[in-house]
Amino acid sequence: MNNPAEMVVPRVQAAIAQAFGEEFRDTDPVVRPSQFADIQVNAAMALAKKVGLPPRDAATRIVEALELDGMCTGVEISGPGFINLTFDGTWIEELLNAQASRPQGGPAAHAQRVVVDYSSPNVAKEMHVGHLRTTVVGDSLVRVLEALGHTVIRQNHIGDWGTPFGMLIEHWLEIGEDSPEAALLVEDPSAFYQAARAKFDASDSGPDSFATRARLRVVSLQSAHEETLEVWQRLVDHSKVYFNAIYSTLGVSLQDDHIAGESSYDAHLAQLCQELEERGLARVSEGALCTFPAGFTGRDGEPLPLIIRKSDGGYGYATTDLATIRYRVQELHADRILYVVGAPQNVHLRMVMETAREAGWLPNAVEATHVQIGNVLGEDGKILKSRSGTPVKLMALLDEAVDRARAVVDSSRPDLSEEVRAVTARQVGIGAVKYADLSVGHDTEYVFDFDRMLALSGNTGPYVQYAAARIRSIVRKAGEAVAAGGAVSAGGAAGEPTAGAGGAVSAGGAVSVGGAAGEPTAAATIAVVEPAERALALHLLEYGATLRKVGELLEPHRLCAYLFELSQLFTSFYDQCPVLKAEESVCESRLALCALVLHRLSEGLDLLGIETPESM
RNA sequence: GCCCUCGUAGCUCAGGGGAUAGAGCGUCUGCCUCCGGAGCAGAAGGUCGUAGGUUCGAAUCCUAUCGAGGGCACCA
Repeated sequence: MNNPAEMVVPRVQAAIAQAFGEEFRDTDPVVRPSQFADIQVNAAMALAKKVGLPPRDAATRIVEALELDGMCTGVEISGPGFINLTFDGTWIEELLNAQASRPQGGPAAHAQRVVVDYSSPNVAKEMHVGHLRTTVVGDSLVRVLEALGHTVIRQNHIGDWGTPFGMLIEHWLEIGEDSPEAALLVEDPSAFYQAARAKFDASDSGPDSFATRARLRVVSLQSAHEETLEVWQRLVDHSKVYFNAIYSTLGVSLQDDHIAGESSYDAHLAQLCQELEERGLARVSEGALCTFPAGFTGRDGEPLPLIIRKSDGGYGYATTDLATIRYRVQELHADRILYVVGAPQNVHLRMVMETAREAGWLPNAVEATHVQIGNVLGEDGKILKSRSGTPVKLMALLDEAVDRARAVVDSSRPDLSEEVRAVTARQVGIGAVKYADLSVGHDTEYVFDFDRMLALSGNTGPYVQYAAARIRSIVRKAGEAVAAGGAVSAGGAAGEPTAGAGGAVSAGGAVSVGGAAGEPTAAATIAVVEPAERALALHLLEYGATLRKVGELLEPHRLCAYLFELSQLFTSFYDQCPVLKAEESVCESRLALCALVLHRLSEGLDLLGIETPESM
């Protein structure tokens, strides 16, 4: 813990206790960021009434009792009773250098087992931009939680079961598994689905008709007919090729063994329903078996049913979702379960969770949260659906992002090789798309907009990547100076963190920068002198607290905001403070500061699932 | 009808009890003999949907109201 604000808190609490009595020790000291100082303490106003003093006098009493030995140089009371604190520069330097010498950032008090359900595409359906968001947000949350020291279990709840599979399987068999039409399953899954659908809709209901065969196939599938299961499995496996192509392009950490699709719960559904019914939690209503979880009412103020077994005996997603909770608690031993799922499913999921609570499958000690992903809307302001909405193919979107980035790279960096430009364009293009989804609140709705997603300036991925690339350039040059026999003792690209390493950052972080020859050199001490250096230092010290907040509130956009600000502060510093051209000791200090910023940018981007280009 | 989100600068969005509400885009003005201009410095632009209430203090909490989107019985 080297966050200045957090370190001040107990001091203020102690001062309050000393000034007004022990009974006030637990009072919130209301330590906040300030535009007038480094930090402000607002406790005096709230305490004034309780202790019978004017706010300013209360503030004076707190200040008199305040022991800040070495932490602050300035303590002043202003306005109605704000206590403004200015941190001591030497103290900031010490904290920063302590962080620099072990830049891993300080994770996790109590580690949890966190199950994160995200992405969840459907077999034989195009992933749409809504899936892009849950995939990208979920993957970032997973990375952040891991970096905080939690054990994360990824669950990709793919839609691989249900009545459509009768028609899909029949279609697949009819066209031949190796046919061009079957290849659509990978290249254009929705086209495959629609072809099967069209065939189904056009079919008569004769005994040998497609529709009839499809229906029989459903029965065969659900009764676990061996041959049908084999075909079904091949179809699902084929579809995974499409998912994996998207994940791979996107740089998402989901793998095949994270898949726990709807089908994997099928065998437990009957027993689950039976149990709920026997325990009086479910009853038949209008032919369907339903639970009526507390707190939900429908159109006429009547209890809202959660259908767990349809009147035809089939099971819907409510039943499957109940099964996931039970499995995740009982088998996966989750302390916390996150459903990174579209916002429209909020009521459904809350009903499922409430039912699970009533059934005792979800103990109070286990937190279940729906991380609501805001709708992506079409230009008409209506929800963008894969069925009726604009058919935006995800892969085409990603390709376009890379193409646009490529055009910029080509024009601005003709000096780079073809290969490097291709890699950079991919990193920048994909990074732009992901950052666009991550930088706004995950529950915010927005209208789908190419330009917004692919923007390269402003609060965007490329801006942050650019800041990092510039630092790498400096570090490279410093390394060259060493190689050329120069006096610069810090620098060199050897110790740089590599993006995409996933999770915790490797120990060989950027700060212990080695010389160009690779021999480890002691990192220089960072001196915090100029205002731009000070601003950068203070922001760097906020990193750990920011990360913890992201993990707690499940809001990756806070990490984006942090990195954007860090990039801004860096470019400002870069503009005002020469690094390589500075006098030797200053140069070493600033190089070390640069290295620390690079480490944070790179690590932060990695936690967003975004790569850091070598140059751009 | 009930429930969930959400109304903040021209646009896209942050901020979720503390002083003069912040960014980015766009607009306007400067800055490449200087480590990378995908950049930097600055300007203009907002009675935080409306009305009450709680509070020393409200964009933030509560109530009402207007407006937008979503959900509400067998598709997931």
